[in-house]
Amino acid sequence: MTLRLHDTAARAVREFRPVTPGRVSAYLCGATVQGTPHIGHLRSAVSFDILIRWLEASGYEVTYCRNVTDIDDKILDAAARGDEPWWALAERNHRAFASAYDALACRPPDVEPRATGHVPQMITLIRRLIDSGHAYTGGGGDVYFDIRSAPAYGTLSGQRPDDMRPADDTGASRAADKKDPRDFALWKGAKPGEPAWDTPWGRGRPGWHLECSAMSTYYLGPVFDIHGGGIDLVFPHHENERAQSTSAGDGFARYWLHHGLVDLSGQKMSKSLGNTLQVAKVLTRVRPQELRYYLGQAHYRSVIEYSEEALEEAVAAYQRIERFATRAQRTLGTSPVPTGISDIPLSFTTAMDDDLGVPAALAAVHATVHDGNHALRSGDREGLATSLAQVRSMLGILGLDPLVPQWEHRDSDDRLYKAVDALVRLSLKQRESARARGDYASADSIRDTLENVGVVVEDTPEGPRWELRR
RNA sequence: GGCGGAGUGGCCGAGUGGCUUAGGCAAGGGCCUGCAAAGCCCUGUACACGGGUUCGAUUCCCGUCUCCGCCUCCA
Repeated sequence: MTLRLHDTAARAVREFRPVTPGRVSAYLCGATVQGTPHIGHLRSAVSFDILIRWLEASGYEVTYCRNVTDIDDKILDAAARGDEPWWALAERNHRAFASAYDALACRPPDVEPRATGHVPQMITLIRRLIDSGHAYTGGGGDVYFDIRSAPAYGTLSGQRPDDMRPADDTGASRAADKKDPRDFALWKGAKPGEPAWDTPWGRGRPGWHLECSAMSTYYLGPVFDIHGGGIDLVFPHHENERAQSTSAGDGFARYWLHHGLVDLSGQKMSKSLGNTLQVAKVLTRVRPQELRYYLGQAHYRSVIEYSEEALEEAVAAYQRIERFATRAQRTLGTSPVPTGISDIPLSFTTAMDDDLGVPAALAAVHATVHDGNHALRSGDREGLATSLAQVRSMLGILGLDPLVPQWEHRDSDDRLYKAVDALVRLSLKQRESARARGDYASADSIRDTLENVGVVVEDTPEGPRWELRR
């Protein structure tokens, strides 16, 4: 059984065969750090994180590169509006992205290159394109890519250049020196007051598409395995990247993976539409692992129409799994070490190998939780240990193992928690006495009092337990 | 105008030419519990609409409607 992935260029699911057996090189278009992250950005990171984790679990050695676009028009605009240096704004937002990625346990990329740190590589690439007749200099220090020099232009996105809607010439002065209105800028000549780097063609700054070509091939080589991003990047961004790199003679990406977007009120979430839901805001209501479950549960290529109700359902579903894991661990007195891919249910691996079928994989998780609950009920410790190990292994691949330190209750070892724990235990002791003498009115009153302050009491064969209501 | 994707039971969300009524959430009944909670058992028979192909279509084909993405910065 082998991994199959949907390749946008082929418009089909293809068997995955890396360039180098046993190794995978993957590039994901990361954020343009013009603002703070919304949950759509995190879907991108989570989708790709699941891919990376699955590749690693399958035995591949993965080199994962995710870029940061830290210079572009929007960043300059935002910085100007806020009267802040562009680089300070970019840095601040980059940190917000990094902490959001970390919060959702996304495996850090092996390298996270920034556009501003790779100007020499970009200059080299532009040089190759000019020398080979694929690029030309315009006025004002701009360098353009000549799309008519690339016969395959449009084949990634399925666009025929001649069918494209005529460009509205909003940036008339710049477009004027293009050979073809569909040509795009590799390099943008600096306007007064803008940051600029020296090049043989004058001072200027990188074009967006060029960055990714230069950085991906610099770190992953002229041919690499997987290039990913949101479906909205297929055209023009990825089409342009591909045109640049292949025209320069690089083989470039062999599989193009694109994930679906997160919609809010019927439209894709985006800063320009003003309908974003900030990660920071969502994380005040649900825990990061719950948000991760929500964003990861649907197939990566489907659209997620955000709703409070759907988010709540994801929370409930995740907590069901989580309750099993914590209960099982408690009963066993130890937590079995996740066993890895070797004894994961076949239905899970089959699902994941089929273009990352997380929904079906989660069905396998739930089935195992179900088995585990039966084992718990019947006192089958061996079966319980097996189920728990399997659940943890599967969820580990999805980045959702509830027993991993990443998700541990932050206050579980602080003094306040210990004090509350002691007080609640005292109350529960009184409640047990009341129950023992048949005074259920008093017992229930104690439970109600605790519940009113958010402490949920649950009687188990091992005695009463409490936890904070979420 | 061109390209691509989607419309599944109360909700989310998979999938398939004829037994998967995937899975989860919610709901109802039951078991368990002093009562709860958790867990377990059971129940609900859906595939936008209209044609067609077929012994048989939610799954294939054609048409219609609706929605989303891209053709401009965007995960």
